[in-house]
Amino acid sequence: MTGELNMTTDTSTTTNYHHGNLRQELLELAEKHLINSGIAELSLRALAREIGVSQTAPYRHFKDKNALLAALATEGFRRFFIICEESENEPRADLSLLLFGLSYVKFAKLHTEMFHLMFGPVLQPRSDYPELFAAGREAIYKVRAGVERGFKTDVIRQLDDVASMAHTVWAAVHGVATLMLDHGDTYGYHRDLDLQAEKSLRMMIAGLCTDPTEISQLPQAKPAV
Amino acid sequence: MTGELNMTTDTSTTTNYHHGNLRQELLELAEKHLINSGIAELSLRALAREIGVSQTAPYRHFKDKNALLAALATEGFRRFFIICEESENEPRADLSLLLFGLSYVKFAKLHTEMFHLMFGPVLQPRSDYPELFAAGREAIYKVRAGVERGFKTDVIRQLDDVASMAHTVWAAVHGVATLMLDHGDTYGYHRDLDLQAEKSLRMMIAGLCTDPTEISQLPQAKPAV
DNA sequence: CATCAGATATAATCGCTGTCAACATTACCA
DNA sequence: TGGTAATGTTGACAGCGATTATATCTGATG
Repeated sequence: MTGELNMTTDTSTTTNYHHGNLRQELLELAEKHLINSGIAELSLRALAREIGVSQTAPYRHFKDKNALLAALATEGFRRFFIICEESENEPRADLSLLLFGLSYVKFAKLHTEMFHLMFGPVLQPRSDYPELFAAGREAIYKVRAGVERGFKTDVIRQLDDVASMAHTVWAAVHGVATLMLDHGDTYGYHRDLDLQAEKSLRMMIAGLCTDPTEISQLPQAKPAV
Repeated sequence: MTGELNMTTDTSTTTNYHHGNLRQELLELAEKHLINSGIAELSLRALAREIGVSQTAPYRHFKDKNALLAALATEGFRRFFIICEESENEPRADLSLLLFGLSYVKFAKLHTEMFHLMFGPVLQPRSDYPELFAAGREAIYKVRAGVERGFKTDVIRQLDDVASMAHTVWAAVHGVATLMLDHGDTYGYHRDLDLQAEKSLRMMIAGLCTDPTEISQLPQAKPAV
Protein backbone atom coordinates (compact mmCIF):
# COMPACT_ATOMS: atom_id res chain seq x y z
CA MET A 1 0.00 0.00 0.00
CA THR A 2 2.89 2.27 -0.71
CA GLY A 3 0.96 4.05 -3.39
CA GLU A 4 1.24 3.67 -7.10
CA LEU A 5 3.82 6.31 -7.79
CA ASN A 6 6.99 4.47 -6.98
CA MET A 7 7.85 2.99 -10.32
CA THR A 8 11.37 4.18 -10.70
CA THR A 9 10.99 7.34 -8.72
CA ASP A 10 11.51 8.16 -5.05
CA THR A 11 15.16 7.69 -4.19
CA SER A 12 16.14 11.24 -3.33
CA THR A 13 18.99 11.29 -5.81
CA THR A 14 16.74 11.11 -8.89
CA THR A 15 16.55 14.40 -10.65
CA ASN A 16 13.26 15.73 -11.97
CA TYR A 17 14.50 17.08 -15.24
CA HIS A 18 14.91 13.68 -16.80
CA HIS A 19 11.96 11.53 -16.12
CA GLY A 20 13.87 8.35 -16.79
CA ASN A 21 11.08 6.05 -17.84
CA LEU A 22 8.89 8.29 -19.91
CA ARG A 23 8.41 6.09 -22.92
CA GLN A 24 7.13 3.18 -20.93
CA GLU A 25 4.97 5.33 -18.73
CA LEU A 26 3.46 7.05 -21.75
CA LEU A 27 2.49 3.70 -23.20
CA GLU A 28 0.95 2.51 -19.98
CA LEU A 29 -0.99 5.67 -19.38
CA ALA A 30 -2.08 5.83 -23.00
CA GLU A 31 -3.50 2.36 -22.72
CA LYS A 32 -5.30 3.32 -19.55
CA HIS A 33 -6.84 6.27 -21.37
CA LEU A 34 -7.66 4.14 -24.33
CA ILE A 35 -9.70 1.80 -22.21
CA ASN A 36 -12.37 4.28 -21.32
CA SER A 37 -12.03 6.71 -24.19
CA GLY A 38 -11.75 6.41 -27.91
CA ILE A 39 -8.66 6.84 -29.98
CA ALA A 40 -9.65 10.36 -30.99
CA GLU A 41 -9.96 11.39 -27.36
CA LEU A 42 -6.43 10.34 -26.57
CA SER A 43 -4.10 13.34 -26.50
CA LEU A 44 -0.35 13.47 -26.20
CA ARG A 45 -0.64 16.72 -24.30
CA ALA A 46 -3.00 15.21 -21.78
CA LEU A 47 -0.67 12.29 -21.24
CA ALA A 48 2.29 14.60 -20.71
CA ARG A 49 0.29 16.78 -18.37
CA GLU A 50 -0.85 13.85 -16.32
CA ILE A 51 2.63 12.41 -16.05
CA GLY A 52 3.92 15.82 -15.10
CA VAL A 53 6.19 16.49 -17.99
CA SER A 54 6.27 19.14 -20.67
CA GLN A 55 3.91 18.76 -23.57
CA THR A 56 6.66 18.22 -26.09
CA ALA A 57 8.51 15.60 -24.12
CA PRO A 58 6.57 12.71 -25.69
CA TYR A 59 7.96 13.71 -29.07
CA ARG A 60 11.39 12.60 -27.90
CA HIS A 61 10.06 9.06 -27.78
CA PHE A 62 7.46 9.01 -30.54
CA LYS A 63 7.70 10.75 -33.85
CA ASP A 64 4.04 11.66 -33.68
CA LYS A 65 0.79 10.53 -32.18
CA ASN A 66 0.37 7.67 -34.59
CA ALA A 67 3.78 6.33 -33.71
CA LEU A 68 2.66 5.97 -30.12
CA LEU A 69 -0.55 4.31 -31.26
CA ALA A 70 1.45 1.95 -33.42
CA ALA A 71 3.61 0.97 -30.48
CA LEU A 72 0.45 0.29 -28.50
CA ALA A 73 -1.00 -1.81 -31.29
CA THR A 74 2.19 -3.81 -31.56
CA GLU A 75 2.04 -4.56 -27.88
CA GLY A 76 -1.58 -5.52 -28.43
CA PHE A 77 -0.55 -8.10 -31.00
CA ARG A 78 2.00 -9.47 -28.58
CA ARG A 79 -0.72 -10.10 -26.04
CA PHE A 80 -3.08 -11.43 -28.64
CA PHE A 81 -0.56 -14.03 -29.70
CA ILE A 82 -0.23 -15.21 -26.14
CA ILE A 83 -3.98 -15.64 -25.97
CA CYS A 84 -3.90 -17.57 -29.21
CA GLU A 85 -1.45 -20.14 -27.94
CA GLU A 86 -4.19 -22.33 -26.58
CA SER A 87 -5.85 -22.59 -29.96
CA GLU A 88 -2.52 -23.38 -31.59
CA ASN A 89 -1.97 -26.23 -29.20
CA GLU A 90 -5.31 -27.76 -30.02
CA PRO A 91 -4.46 -30.61 -32.38
CA ARG A 92 -7.85 -30.89 -33.99
CA ALA A 93 -7.90 -28.37 -36.81
CA ASP A 94 -11.56 -27.40 -36.83
CA LEU A 95 -11.66 -26.94 -33.08
CA SER A 96 -8.38 -25.05 -33.28
CA LEU A 97 -9.84 -22.58 -35.75
CA LEU A 98 -12.93 -22.20 -33.61
CA LEU A 99 -10.82 -21.50 -30.55
CA PHE A 100 -8.86 -18.97 -32.52
CA GLY A 101 -12.07 -17.24 -33.49
CA LEU A 102 -13.36 -17.24 -29.96
CA SER A 103 -10.12 -15.74 -28.71
CA TYR A 104 -10.30 -13.13 -31.41
CA VAL A 105 -13.82 -12.13 -30.47
CA LYS A 106 -13.07 -12.10 -26.79
CA PHE A 107 -10.00 -9.99 -27.31
CA ALA A 108 -12.01 -7.56 -29.39
CA LYS A 109 -14.57 -7.24 -26.65
CA LEU A 110 -12.09 -6.91 -23.82
CA HIS A 111 -9.68 -4.55 -25.55
CA THR A 112 -11.98 -2.79 -27.95
CA GLU A 113 -9.94 0.28 -28.69
CA MET A 114 -6.75 -1.71 -28.90
CA PHE A 115 -8.50 -3.98 -31.36
CA HIS A 116 -9.48 -1.00 -33.48
CA LEU A 117 -5.87 0.09 -33.54
CA MET A 118 -4.64 -3.37 -34.47
CA PHE A 119 -7.18 -4.15 -37.15
CA GLY A 120 -8.85 -0.87 -38.01
CA PRO A 121 -8.05 1.78 -40.56
CA VAL A 122 -6.35 4.23 -38.21
CA LEU A 123 -2.76 3.13 -38.72
CA GLN A 124 -2.49 2.95 -42.44
CA PRO A 125 -0.82 2.35 -44.77
CA ARG A 126 0.78 -0.52 -42.98
CA SER A 127 4.00 0.07 -44.83
CA ASP A 128 4.49 3.03 -42.51
CA TYR A 129 4.43 0.68 -39.54
CA PRO A 130 6.69 -2.27 -40.31
CA GLU A 131 6.30 -3.88 -36.92
CA LEU A 132 2.54 -3.79 -37.19
CA PHE A 133 2.70 -5.16 -40.67
CA ALA A 134 4.85 -8.03 -39.49
CA ALA A 135 2.51 -8.74 -36.62
CA GLY A 136 -0.45 -8.88 -38.95
CA ARG A 137 1.35 -11.29 -41.21
CA GLU A 138 2.23 -13.45 -38.25
CA ALA A 139 -1.44 -13.65 -37.34
CA ILE A 140 -2.33 -14.72 -40.84
CA TYR A 141 0.28 -17.42 -40.78
CA LYS A 142 -1.29 -18.85 -37.68
CA VAL A 143 -4.59 -19.24 -39.45
CA ARG A 144 -2.86 -20.60 -42.48
CA ALA A 145 -1.16 -23.22 -40.35
CA GLY A 146 -4.51 -24.22 -38.93
CA VAL A 147 -6.03 -24.62 -42.36
CA GLU A 148 -3.04 -26.58 -43.54
CA ARG A 149 -3.40 -28.92 -40.63
CA GLY A 150 -7.06 -29.28 -41.50
CA PHE A 151 -6.12 -30.27 -45.02
CA LYS A 152 -3.68 -32.92 -43.90
CA THR A 153 -6.05 -34.44 -41.39
CA ASP A 154 -8.88 -34.25 -43.86
CA VAL A 155 -10.99 -32.11 -41.55
CA ILE A 156 -11.15 -29.02 -43.73
CA ARG A 157 -12.54 -29.28 -47.22
CA GLN A 158 -10.01 -28.31 -49.86
CA LEU A 159 -12.22 -25.79 -51.60
CA ASP A 160 -9.25 -23.69 -52.62
CA ASP A 161 -5.60 -23.21 -51.80
CA VAL A 162 -4.44 -22.70 -48.25
CA ALA A 163 -3.99 -18.96 -48.57
CA SER A 164 -7.46 -18.40 -49.93
CA MET A 165 -9.17 -20.51 -47.33
CA ALA A 166 -7.15 -18.93 -44.55
CA HIS A 167 -8.32 -15.59 -45.81
CA THR A 168 -11.87 -16.85 -45.69
CA VAL A 169 -11.53 -18.05 -42.12
CA TRP A 170 -9.96 -14.78 -41.14
CA ALA A 171 -12.76 -12.84 -42.79
CA ALA A 172 -15.33 -14.89 -40.93
CA VAL A 173 -13.66 -14.34 -37.61
CA HIS A 174 -12.99 -10.69 -38.30
CA GLY A 175 -16.56 -10.14 -39.41
CA VAL A 176 -18.04 -11.64 -36.31
CA ALA A 177 -15.79 -9.56 -34.09
CA THR A 178 -16.20 -6.23 -35.83
CA LEU A 179 -19.91 -6.67 -36.30
CA MET A 180 -20.18 -7.25 -32.59
CA LEU A 181 -18.22 -4.13 -31.78
CA ASP A 182 -19.52 -1.77 -34.38
CA HIS A 183 -23.10 -2.95 -34.66
CA GLY A 184 -23.66 -4.55 -31.33
CA ASP A 185 -26.34 -2.10 -30.37
CA THR A 186 -27.98 -2.35 -33.76
CA TYR A 187 -28.59 -6.01 -33.12
CA GLY A 188 -28.31 -6.34 -29.45
CA TYR A 189 -31.65 -5.27 -28.24
CA HIS A 190 -32.36 -8.41 -26.31
CA ARG A 191 -29.84 -10.81 -27.68
CA ASP A 192 -26.88 -12.47 -26.17
CA LEU A 193 -24.12 -11.17 -28.39
CA ASP A 194 -21.46 -13.54 -27.11
CA LEU A 195 -23.65 -16.49 -27.78
CA GLN A 196 -24.53 -15.17 -31.21
CA ALA A 197 -20.88 -14.65 -32.03
CA GLU A 198 -20.03 -18.22 -31.12
CA LYS A 199 -22.97 -19.54 -33.10
CA SER A 200 -21.90 -17.61 -36.18
CA LEU A 201 -18.32 -18.77 -35.84
CA ARG A 202 -19.42 -22.39 -35.53
CA MET A 203 -21.69 -22.13 -38.54
CA MET A 204 -19.08 -20.61 -40.77
CA ILE A 205 -16.23 -22.89 -39.78
CA ALA A 206 -18.53 -25.88 -40.02
CA GLY A 207 -19.30 -24.85 -43.56
CA LEU A 208 -15.66 -25.33 -44.42
CA CYS A 209 -15.38 -28.72 -42.76
CA THR A 210 -15.61 -32.12 -44.35
CA ASP A 211 -18.15 -33.12 -41.75
CA PRO A 212 -20.14 -29.99 -41.04
CA THR A 213 -22.38 -31.60 -38.49
CA GLU A 214 -19.52 -32.47 -36.24
CA ILE A 215 -18.22 -29.11 -35.14
CA SER A 216 -21.59 -27.95 -33.94
CA GLN A 217 -21.45 -30.75 -31.43
CA LEU A 218 -17.95 -29.95 -30.28
CA PRO A 219 -17.51 -29.17 -26.61
CA GLN A 220 -17.70 -25.58 -25.50
CA ALA A 221 -14.05 -24.97 -24.81
CA LYS A 222 -13.37 -21.70 -23.05
CA PRO A 223 -10.41 -19.79 -24.41
CA ALA A 224 -8.35 -18.16 -21.71
CA VAL A 225 -8.31 -14.40 -21.82
CA MET B 1 -7.26 45.44 -57.34
CA THR B 2 -10.78 45.85 -56.09
CA GLY B 3 -9.77 43.89 -53.04
CA GLU B 4 -11.67 41.05 -51.49
CA LEU B 5 -14.13 43.09 -49.51
CA ASN B 6 -16.97 43.24 -51.97
CA MET B 7 -19.12 40.59 -50.41
CA THR B 8 -22.48 42.18 -51.09
CA THR B 9 -21.82 43.02 -54.69
CA ASP B 10 -22.80 41.24 -57.91
CA THR B 11 -26.32 40.34 -58.88
CA SER B 12 -28.29 43.15 -57.39
CA THR B 13 -31.20 41.04 -56.28
CA THR B 14 -29.47 38.09 -54.65
CA THR B 15 -28.38 38.78 -51.14
CA ASN B 16 -25.21 37.20 -49.88
CA TYR B 17 -25.95 37.22 -46.21
CA HIS B 18 -28.21 34.24 -46.43
CA HIS B 19 -26.68 31.52 -48.48
CA GLY B 20 -30.00 29.81 -49.08
CA ASN B 21 -28.86 26.26 -49.65
CA LEU B 22 -26.11 25.85 -47.14
CA ARG B 23 -27.15 22.55 -45.64
CA GLN B 24 -27.25 20.76 -48.94
CA GLU B 25 -24.05 22.33 -50.15
CA LEU B 26 -22.27 21.38 -46.94
CA LEU B 27 -23.27 17.78 -47.40
CA GLU B 28 -22.14 17.70 -50.99
CA LEU B 29 -18.83 19.33 -50.33
CA ALA B 30 -18.28 17.17 -47.26
CA GLU B 31 -18.72 14.08 -49.35
CA LYS B 32 -16.32 15.41 -51.91
CA HIS B 33 -13.74 15.95 -49.19
CA LEU B 34 -14.46 12.55 -47.73
CA ILE B 35 -13.59 10.86 -50.97
CA ASN B 36 -9.96 11.79 -50.98
CA SER B 37 -9.40 12.35 -47.28
CA GLY B 38 -10.24 10.49 -44.14
CA ILE B 39 -12.95 11.34 -41.68
CA ALA B 40 -10.49 12.93 -39.30
CA GLU B 41 -9.25 15.26 -42.02
CA LEU B 42 -12.70 16.61 -42.73
CA SER B 43 -13.18 19.97 -41.03
CA LEU B 44 -16.31 22.04 -40.67
CA ARG B 45 -14.27 25.20 -40.85
CA ALA B 46 -12.65 24.15 -44.07
CA LEU B 47 -16.04 23.42 -45.57
CA ALA B 48 -17.38 26.80 -44.50
CA ARG B 49 -14.29 28.53 -45.79
CA GLU B 50 -14.52 26.82 -49.12
CA ILE B 51 -18.20 27.59 -49.51
CA GLY B 52 -17.48 31.17 -48.55
CA VAL B 53 -19.47 31.39 -45.40
CA SER B 54 -18.53 32.11 -41.82
CA GLN B 55 -16.99 29.32 -39.83
CA THR B 56 -19.92 28.98 -37.48
CA ALA B 57 -22.61 28.96 -40.09
CA PRO B 58 -22.64 25.16 -40.37
CA TYR B 59 -23.79 24.97 -36.79
CA ARG B 60 -27.14 26.39 -37.85
CA HIS B 61 -27.71 23.17 -39.75
CA PHE B 62 -25.82 20.56 -37.79
CA LYS B 63 -25.54 20.34 -34.04
CA ASP B 64 -21.93 19.33 -34.33
CA LYS B 65 -19.51 17.63 -36.66
CA ASN B 66 -20.86 14.18 -35.96
CA ALA B 67 -24.36 15.29 -36.84
CA LEU B 68 -23.13 16.19 -40.31
CA LEU B 69 -21.34 12.87 -40.59
CA ALA B 70 -24.50 11.09 -39.51
CA ALA B 71 -26.48 12.84 -42.22
CA LEU B 72 -23.85 11.75 -44.72
CA ALA B 73 -23.99 8.17 -43.50
CA THR B 74 -27.77 8.14 -43.75
CA GLU B 75 -27.53 9.28 -47.33
CA GLY B 76 -24.95 6.53 -47.82
CA PHE B 77 -27.44 3.92 -46.68
CA ARG B 78 -30.02 5.32 -49.05
CA ARG B 79 -27.66 4.77 -51.94
CA PHE B 80 -26.60 1.40 -50.67
CA PHE B 81 -30.19 0.23 -50.63
CA ILE B 82 -30.59 1.23 -54.23
CA ILE B 83 -27.57 -0.84 -55.12
CA CYS B 84 -29.00 -3.76 -53.21
CA GLU B 85 -32.20 -3.84 -55.19
CA GLU B 86 -30.76 -6.12 -57.78
CA SER B 87 -29.89 -8.74 -55.22
CA GLU B 88 -33.36 -8.45 -53.72
CA ASN B 89 -34.93 -9.13 -57.07
CA GLU B 90 -32.92 -12.28 -57.55
CA PRO B 91 -35.38 -15.05 -56.75
CA ARG B 92 -32.82 -17.69 -55.91
CA ALA B 93 -31.90 -17.23 -52.29
CA ASP B 94 -28.28 -18.34 -52.32
CA LEU B 95 -27.47 -16.27 -55.36
CA SER B 96 -29.37 -13.36 -53.85
CA LEU B 97 -27.23 -13.46 -50.73
CA LEU B 98 -24.12 -13.71 -52.83
CA LEU B 99 -25.17 -10.70 -54.87
CA PHE B 100 -25.86 -8.82 -51.68
CA GLY B 101 -22.40 -9.62 -50.46
CA LEU B 102 -20.80 -8.57 -53.71
CA SER B 103 -22.66 -5.28 -53.64
CA TYR B 104 -21.58 -4.76 -50.06
CA VAL B 105 -17.95 -5.31 -50.89
CA LYS B 106 -18.09 -3.18 -53.99
CA PHE B 107 -19.75 -0.36 -52.11
CA ALA B 108 -17.10 -0.58 -49.42
CA LYS B 109 -14.38 -0.31 -51.99
CA LEU B 110 -15.98 2.50 -53.97
CA HIS B 111 -17.12 4.60 -51.03
CA THR B 112 -14.59 3.61 -48.42
CA GLU B 113 -14.93 6.51 -46.05
CA MET B 114 -18.69 6.53 -46.37
CA PHE B 115 -18.61 2.86 -45.54
CA HIS B 116 -16.59 3.53 -42.44
CA LEU B 117 -19.15 6.08 -41.35
CA MET B 118 -22.03 3.71 -42.00
CA PHE B 119 -20.60 0.62 -40.40
CA GLY B 120 -17.67 1.78 -38.33
CA PRO B 121 -17.36 2.88 -34.75
CA VAL B 122 -17.30 6.62 -35.40
CA LEU B 123 -20.98 7.35 -34.97
CA GLN B 124 -21.81 5.58 -31.78
CA PRO B 125 -23.84 4.87 -29.79
CA ARG B 126 -26.39 4.42 -32.52
CA SER B 127 -29.12 5.56 -30.15
CA ASP B 128 -27.75 9.06 -30.69
CA TYR B 129 -28.49 8.73 -34.40
CA PRO B 130 -31.99 7.32 -34.79
CA GLU B 131 -32.01 7.57 -38.57
CA LEU B 132 -28.77 5.67 -38.82
CA PHE B 133 -30.02 3.08 -36.42
CA ALA B 134 -33.14 2.60 -38.50
CA ALA B 135 -31.11 2.31 -41.68
CA GLY B 136 -28.95 -0.37 -40.13
CA ARG B 137 -32.00 -2.32 -39.07
CA GLU B 138 -33.42 -2.06 -42.53
CA ALA B 139 -30.27 -3.58 -43.93
CA ILE B 140 -30.49 -6.46 -41.53
CA TYR B 141 -34.06 -7.12 -42.51
CA LYS B 142 -33.01 -7.44 -46.10
CA VAL B 143 -30.59 -10.20 -45.21
CA ARG B 144 -33.18 -11.77 -42.99
CA ALA B 145 -35.63 -11.85 -45.84
CA GLY B 146 -33.06 -13.54 -48.02
CA VAL B 147 -32.41 -16.23 -45.44
CA GLU B 148 -36.11 -16.76 -44.93
CA ARG B 149 -36.57 -17.23 -48.62
CA GLY B 150 -33.73 -19.72 -48.54
CA PHE B 151 -35.49 -21.65 -45.83
CA LYS B 152 -38.75 -21.83 -47.72
CA THR B 153 -37.13 -22.90 -50.95
CA ASP B 154 -34.93 -25.35 -49.10
CA VAL B 155 -31.76 -23.74 -50.39
CA ILE B 156 -30.38 -22.61 -47.04
CA ARG B 157 -29.81 -25.17 -44.32
CA GLN B 158 -31.83 -24.45 -41.23
CA LEU B 159 -28.92 -24.54 -38.82
CA ASP B 160 -30.56 -22.03 -36.53
CA ASP B 161 -33.38 -19.49 -36.51
CA VAL B 162 -33.61 -16.84 -39.19
CA ALA B 163 -32.21 -14.05 -37.08
CA SER B 164 -29.12 -16.01 -36.10
CA MET B 165 -28.37 -17.15 -39.59
CA ALA B 166 -28.94 -13.69 -40.99
CA HIS B 167 -26.45 -12.42 -38.47
CA THR B 168 -24.01 -15.04 -39.65
CA VAL B 169 -24.42 -14.04 -43.27
CA TRP B 170 -24.01 -10.42 -42.36
CA ALA B 171 -20.87 -11.19 -40.39
CA ALA B 172 -19.43 -13.06 -43.33
CA VAL B 173 -20.14 -10.24 -45.73
CA HIS B 174 -18.99 -7.59 -43.30
CA GLY B 175 -15.83 -9.49 -42.55
CA VAL B 176 -14.86 -9.83 -46.18
CA ALA B 177 -15.47 -6.15 -46.81
CA THR B 178 -13.71 -4.76 -43.75
CA LEU B 179 -10.80 -7.13 -44.07
CA MET B 180 -10.37 -5.93 -47.61
CA LEU B 181 -10.38 -2.29 -46.55
CA ASP B 182 -8.45 -2.48 -43.34
CA HIS B 183 -6.00 -5.23 -44.17
CA GLY B 184 -5.85 -5.06 -47.89
CA ASP B 185 -2.20 -4.19 -47.91
CA THR B 186 -1.38 -6.80 -45.32
CA TYR B 187 -2.58 -9.45 -47.70
CA GLY B 188 -2.47 -7.83 -51.01
CA TYR B 189 1.08 -8.11 -52.00
CA HIS B 190 0.41 -9.78 -55.26
CA ARG B 191 -3.15 -10.96 -54.87
CA ASP B 192 -6.31 -9.96 -56.57
CA LEU B 193 -8.32 -8.71 -53.65
CA ASP B 194 -11.61 -8.51 -55.51
CA LEU B 195 -11.28 -12.07 -56.64
CA GLN B 196 -10.32 -13.18 -53.17
CA ALA B 197 -13.34 -11.39 -51.71
CA GLU B 198 -15.69 -13.13 -54.07
CA LYS B 199 -14.09 -16.48 -53.38
CA SER B 200 -14.48 -16.02 -49.65
CA LEU B 201 -18.08 -14.93 -50.01
CA ARG B 202 -18.88 -17.94 -52.13
CA MET B 203 -17.22 -20.33 -49.73
CA MET B 204 -19.01 -19.00 -46.70
CA ILE B 205 -22.43 -18.77 -48.24
CA ALA B 206 -21.98 -22.19 -49.80
CA GLY B 207 -21.29 -23.52 -46.32
CA LEU B 208 -24.78 -22.48 -45.31
CA CYS B 209 -26.46 -24.02 -48.32
CA THR B 210 -28.15 -27.36 -48.58
CA ASP B 211 -26.11 -28.10 -51.67
CA PRO B 212 -22.75 -26.45 -51.06
CA THR B 213 -21.31 -27.53 -54.36
CA GLU B 214 -23.89 -25.67 -56.33
CA ILE B 215 -23.18 -22.04 -55.51
CA SER B 216 -19.55 -22.30 -56.47
CA GLN B 217 -20.70 -23.09 -59.96
CA LEU B 218 -23.16 -20.24 -60.09
CA PRO B 219 -22.68 -17.71 -62.85
CA GLN B 220 -20.60 -14.67 -62.16
CA ALA B 221 -23.38 -12.11 -61.93
CA LYS B 222 -22.12 -8.56 -61.87
CA PRO B 223 -23.87 -6.35 -59.36
CA ALA B 224 -24.50 -2.87 -60.67
CA VAL B 225 -22.66 -0.17 -58.79
C1' DC C 1 38.82 13.70 -12.71
C1' DA C 2 37.52 16.64 -16.50
C1' DT C 3 34.98 17.14 -20.51
C1' DC C 4 32.19 16.74 -24.19
C1' DA C 5 28.78 14.37 -27.27
C1' DG C 6 24.30 12.56 -27.26
C1' DA C 7 20.04 11.75 -25.03
C1' DT C 8 16.36 13.91 -22.87
C1' DA C 9 13.28 17.59 -21.29
C1' DT C 10 11.71 22.53 -21.73
C1' DA C 11 9.77 27.04 -23.50
C1' DA C 12 7.71 29.50 -26.83
C1' DT C 13 5.15 29.43 -30.74
C1' DC C 14 2.34 28.34 -35.07
C1' DG C 15 -1.72 27.03 -37.23
C1' DC C 16 -5.39 24.32 -36.87
C1' DT C 17 -9.69 22.56 -34.80
C1' DG C 18 -14.70 22.35 -32.53
C1' DT C 19 -17.66 25.07 -30.08
C1' DC C 20 -20.05 28.90 -27.77
C1' DA C 21 -22.31 33.49 -26.86
C1' DA C 22 -23.70 37.82 -28.59
C1' DC C 23 -25.12 40.24 -32.46
C1' DA C 24 -26.73 41.26 -37.47
C1' DT C 25 -29.59 40.34 -41.32
C1' DT C 26 -33.27 38.35 -43.72
C1' DA C 27 -37.58 35.64 -44.66
C1' DC C 28 -42.03 34.88 -43.75
C1' DC C 29 -46.44 34.88 -41.72
C1' DA C 30 -50.25 36.91 -38.82
C1' DT D 1 -46.94 46.35 -41.50
C1' DG D 2 -44.72 44.43 -37.82
C1' DG D 3 -42.60 41.00 -35.28
C1' DT D 4 -40.59 36.44 -34.72
C1' DA D 5 -37.98 32.57 -36.25
C1' DA D 6 -34.46 31.19 -39.26
C1' DT D 7 -30.11 32.01 -40.88
C1' DG D 8 -25.48 33.96 -41.02
C1' DT D 9 -21.51 36.81 -38.74
C1' DT D 10 -18.05 38.30 -35.31
C1' DG D 11 -15.04 37.32 -31.93
C1' DA D 12 -13.36 34.59 -28.61
C1' DC D 13 -11.97 30.38 -25.80
C1' DA D 14 -9.73 26.20 -25.01
C1' DG D 15 -7.64 22.34 -26.86
C1' DC D 16 -4.85 19.90 -30.10
C1' DG D 17 -0.47 18.17 -32.99
C1' DA D 18 3.67 19.69 -34.31
C1' DT D 19 8.20 22.49 -34.91
C1' DT D 20 12.22 25.16 -33.45
C1' DA D 21 15.57 26.61 -30.50
C1' DT D 22 17.37 26.05 -25.94
C1' DA D 23 18.42 24.01 -21.41
C1' DT D 24 19.78 20.06 -18.57
C1' DC D 25 21.47 15.69 -17.53
C1' DT D 26 24.10 11.08 -18.43
C1' DG D 27 27.75 8.40 -19.39
C1' DA D 28 31.74 7.14 -21.95
C1' DT D 29 36.35 8.64 -23.20
C1' DG D 30 40.59 10.72 -22.55
